[in-house]
Amino acid sequence: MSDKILKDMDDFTVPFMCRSCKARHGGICSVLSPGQLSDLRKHIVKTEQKRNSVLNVMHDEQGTYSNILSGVVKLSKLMSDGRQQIVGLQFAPDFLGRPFSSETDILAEAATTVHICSFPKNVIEDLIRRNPAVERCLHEQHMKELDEAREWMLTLGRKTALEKVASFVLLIVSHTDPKIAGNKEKIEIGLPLKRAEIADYLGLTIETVSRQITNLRKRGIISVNERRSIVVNDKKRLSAIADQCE
Amino acid sequence: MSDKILKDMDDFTVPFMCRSCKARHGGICSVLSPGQLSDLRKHIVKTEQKRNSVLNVMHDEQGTYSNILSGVVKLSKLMSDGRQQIVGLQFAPDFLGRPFSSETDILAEAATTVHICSFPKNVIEDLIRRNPAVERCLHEQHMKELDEAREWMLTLGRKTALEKVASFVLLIVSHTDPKIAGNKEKIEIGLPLKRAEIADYLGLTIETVSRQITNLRKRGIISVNERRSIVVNDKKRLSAIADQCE
DNA sequence: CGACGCCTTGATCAACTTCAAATTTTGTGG
DNA sequence: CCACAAAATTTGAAGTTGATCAAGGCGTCG
Repeated sequence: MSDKILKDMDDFTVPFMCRSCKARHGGICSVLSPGQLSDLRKHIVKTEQKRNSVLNVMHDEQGTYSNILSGVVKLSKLMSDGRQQIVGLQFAPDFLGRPFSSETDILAEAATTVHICSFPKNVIEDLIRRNPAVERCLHEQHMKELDEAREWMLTLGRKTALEKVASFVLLIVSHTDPKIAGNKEKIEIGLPLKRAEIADYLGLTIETVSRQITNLRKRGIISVNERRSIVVNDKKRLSAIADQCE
Repeated sequence: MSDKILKDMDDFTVPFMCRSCKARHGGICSVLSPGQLSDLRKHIVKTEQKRNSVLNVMHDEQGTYSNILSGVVKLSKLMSDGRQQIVGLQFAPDFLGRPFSSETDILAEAATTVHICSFPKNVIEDLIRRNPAVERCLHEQHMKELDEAREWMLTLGRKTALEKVASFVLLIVSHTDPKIAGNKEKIEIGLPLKRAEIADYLGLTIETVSRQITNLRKRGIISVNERRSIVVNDKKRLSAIADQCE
């Protein structure tokens, strides 16, 4: 896969700004020809979204679709009395939006600073009509999201508070760049969510999340540097707690 | 939509067995030309699956994909210690299987007697290659499943036992044929799952499910005929309990 | 410095689970 | 069709987990 980057680097028909872009790996841009990429390039707007900004994506009628270039986006659902559930986290190079489909009642917010690359809806929709591989790519992303949602249903429905927190830490580990994390037993990670958000992801309260993090710390399985940065000391034991699975 | 059935009924190029088939509405067969349908027809095998039979779908390498024609299929995930979570229910005309994608660790079982119409994998995959509308159709089904999974994450993570049971009953109501159910306040429904399965769908125990059903009954919101057949007396109140949503 | 946001910790409480047993339903063979 | 065994459901009592309520610590920013 870094093949493509290497190839792009020497290919002057690939727009400069796309050559080392994460969306060119696994994102929809990975299935485009250099020509299609050049066409698309004319319409893109790159922006930085601050933490907590709502990514209109899921709402406005004529707006844009986007690729996530960096940062973490949280998807959440709300009940009328204020109860909230985070139903998914998205990372680069995920695509935001649903071409041809009506939007759902899900709120998409930047959980961290997020960089996105946005395109007018009709441009993407035309592209999909002309290149079925784009639809295949989006379809695959959605199947992955479906698998993740169902995995999380198991976590929400059947795991204990400790197992939930362990599962969350492992989820973040799995999205930490392996070039940084390696296959080491000891891995330092930054938590993209604050305690209240972790609670909303795990179906717990802030207090319970805090207690279970303390619990993992006292067992020596993790260490807490700053509150948003932890070190996994023993990934095996963490996995054993999280995945009584399969 | 019953337009299509009416049209099919007079169209002698549409295979007889397909003319009033549920898969011809919203299922993948709805996007096929009569010619494609005739081609496909040569390869199909219709079978009846008994309750609890595992629909190989999610496992075997060279097997088949299928349309659900009737009945309810449950998708579940298992932990090594036996804890279980049902992560989805599927109804006609849902498609079972994931063309081109590796299968997941999800178990698909007949929750009731299920009738399916199966095709060799390569036949479907060829069809998809020739007709992009089929992929679009599957993609839409998967997005619907994703929405349902996320809706259920809210139920699992944030609702009380009573709200969960109310949500489940409403889910079944929503899949009850409106020709039978109508828009009446009073609706009789058959529960496709036994208590233990409802519990595994809601992340509860059998006992809690039973108690909350009793609770709803004592409030007069539902009546229980036989254990697997209940009458919703007051859909509005039931919805009020279930959906503090949105 | 003081206020605020965020996190942690402790004490109490409620919801749901677990354990136990009674009751009803279903399936099977005579 | 009945008798009986097995399975499913309901109900009750006690126990646990995680929620709620309350207070305090830590770090940041004006």
